[in-house]
Amino acid sequence: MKRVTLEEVARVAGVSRATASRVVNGLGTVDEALRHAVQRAISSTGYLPNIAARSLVTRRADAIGLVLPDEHRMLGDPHLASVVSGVTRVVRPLGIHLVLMMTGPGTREQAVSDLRCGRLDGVVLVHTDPADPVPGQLIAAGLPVVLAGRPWQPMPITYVDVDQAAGGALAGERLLALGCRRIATITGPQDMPTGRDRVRGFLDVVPDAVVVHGDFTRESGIASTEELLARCPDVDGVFAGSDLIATGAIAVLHRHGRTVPGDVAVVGFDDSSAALTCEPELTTVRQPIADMAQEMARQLLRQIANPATPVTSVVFAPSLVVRASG
Amino acid sequence: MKRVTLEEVARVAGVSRATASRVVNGLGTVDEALRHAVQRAISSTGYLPNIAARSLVTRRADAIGLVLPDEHRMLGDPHLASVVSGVTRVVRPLGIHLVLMMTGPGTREQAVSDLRCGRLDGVVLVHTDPADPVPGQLIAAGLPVVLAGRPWQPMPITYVDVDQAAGGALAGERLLALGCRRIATITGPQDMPTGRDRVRGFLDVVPDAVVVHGDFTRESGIASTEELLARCPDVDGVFAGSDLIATGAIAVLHRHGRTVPGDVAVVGFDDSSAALTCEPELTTVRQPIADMAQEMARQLLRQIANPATPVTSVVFAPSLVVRASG
DNA sequence: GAGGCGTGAGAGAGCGCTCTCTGCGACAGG
DNA sequence: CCTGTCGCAGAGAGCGCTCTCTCACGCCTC
Repeated sequence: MKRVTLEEVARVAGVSRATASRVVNGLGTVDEALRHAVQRAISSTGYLPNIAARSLVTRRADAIGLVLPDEHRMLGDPHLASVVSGVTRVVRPLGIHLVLMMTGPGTREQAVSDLRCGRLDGVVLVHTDPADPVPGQLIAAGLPVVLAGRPWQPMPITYVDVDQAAGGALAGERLLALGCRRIATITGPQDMPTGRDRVRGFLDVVPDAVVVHGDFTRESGIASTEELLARCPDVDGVFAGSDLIATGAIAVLHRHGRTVPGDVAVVGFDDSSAALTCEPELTTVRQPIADMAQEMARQLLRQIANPATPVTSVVFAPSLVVRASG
Repeated sequence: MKRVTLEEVARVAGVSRATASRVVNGLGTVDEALRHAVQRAISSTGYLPNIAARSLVTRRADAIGLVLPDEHRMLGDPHLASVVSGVTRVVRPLGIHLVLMMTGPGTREQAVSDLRCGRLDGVVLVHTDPADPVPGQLIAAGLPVVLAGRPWQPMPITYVDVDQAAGGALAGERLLALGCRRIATITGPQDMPTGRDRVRGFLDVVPDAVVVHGDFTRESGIASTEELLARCPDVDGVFAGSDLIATGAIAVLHRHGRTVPGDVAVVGFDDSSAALTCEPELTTVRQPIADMAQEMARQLLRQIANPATPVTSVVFAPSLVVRASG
């Protein structure tokens, strides 16, 4: 198992290392006969270019990072897999590696180091909160970065998101179309843009809705629905800020003898796997996650290729998936 | 944004590059005063070692791959996240990168190239099937590799798995303990060791159980349960080969007017997120995925550190999580 | 005081690759 | 016939780092 170097390929082919390199990278002009000689030498020796050596001179790592928070509610997030798969689809054919970085508190800065020491060419950042210093550092250092989701505060950074407010509106319109008269919403956390925007869009359409604040979890859906039924027993339509909330809500509604969608229509958000395992299956707002992920990858590659690329934001339209629950 | 090299650190500290390198890597003996001078120089210049240059000479990439099949049923697999997070936990504190490789058909060999050209130090392989040439190639080349799950055919390769048969037995014992008289199982695919072993362990405990073959999906759970109810309407206990099967089974049981666990007790396998969003919540067999993932990482690191490490297999014990469904 | 030895720093040789620069031969234009 | 140009291959200078090898210096022993 000896290592084959370009030097050796050149020797076998009877050319110089420079010419062998030209053939490997397909640039420059090389005589057809020599090109073939080199190609034969490559396959006969089983040559593979040493990435470290190449990277040392090209100053490209041919690797990008995907930075995720290692939070429990993130684990098993069905979106995660779609993001990974979407980014992979763009990046892999180019021979670029995707480095997964699940960061606990404190280890997040690692991404910045990896970028600065040339180990990574750029990063996709998921779910940054206002306290996260990483985006700021990256911007300051002029390093390629794309955010998944609109930043919490306005900042000059490229991001890709879905129009959360439009999604909320979609849900509201659905409940109205179903003829619901007493409509409520259980929201996501109001300190997150995602949580806020969904309600905002929803309230634009159903201004007199009852609002109960929660977070995106199933537990929160359970607690908030108990509260909702106490405050407003005649509710006949619920917009849940997430599918998980919706599953919790439906469990509580059943426990209280309400049928879904008979007595109460329920619309979720995310079109996660929970939407399908739920009884009844969830009507929900879908985000085109895979498309968004591909767009993130493309935006990042653009920045890497040309660091002077202006900051952009791409916003995708959500869609309503009608199933049994509402 | 100029790059700081070790050369520059050495110049600022007034020492040679060699000494600066010793301080950075913490090896060799360096005078205390010089050590401090170098450390000051490092922080004042903001020095970060160039990984490519280091990797070129150390012949270590400080990166490992996690190879997953890019199949739809794999997307959103709740285990995936636990595997990633477990591996990350071991590997990250050592500064080792985790490269996610979702491979479509044909692109799987990429992992072998990445390993051979020094881009990756080792790989964790998930869900290889008998037709997969990669494990064989890796073994032949003597490259560090760990399999997640027992290989389909016996081969000299290190793997980490859970005792699937013991898990099946756990489920069988539970149904017996509940007093079920007419017990059935809906299996996973019988061409996968995972699918086979679970039934085998189950049948050791409940030899007269009715067996319906399916795969691990919810759809399969739905179809198989319809079949089961037709063949055996008095069934009062079901062991589902996966949680997804179980959710499908429960949906069908409800549709047919059976209560769970009143009329029919249901036990799943995996303790996935579906087990919690299900109504009623699923009694299920848990695999200690995060622990297993950590073990995989450790095994892999051992092989990387010492390629002569003998092939090992580590088998974890499953446990029963009792909830509402059975 | 000479020789042996241990400690710690510097010199410098690569690691394998890319890429510029040089050089050489062929051909066109003056 | 000489010069300019162009096409294409080779020489070689790094990229930034690690690590061996050499060497200087101070201490101990005889």
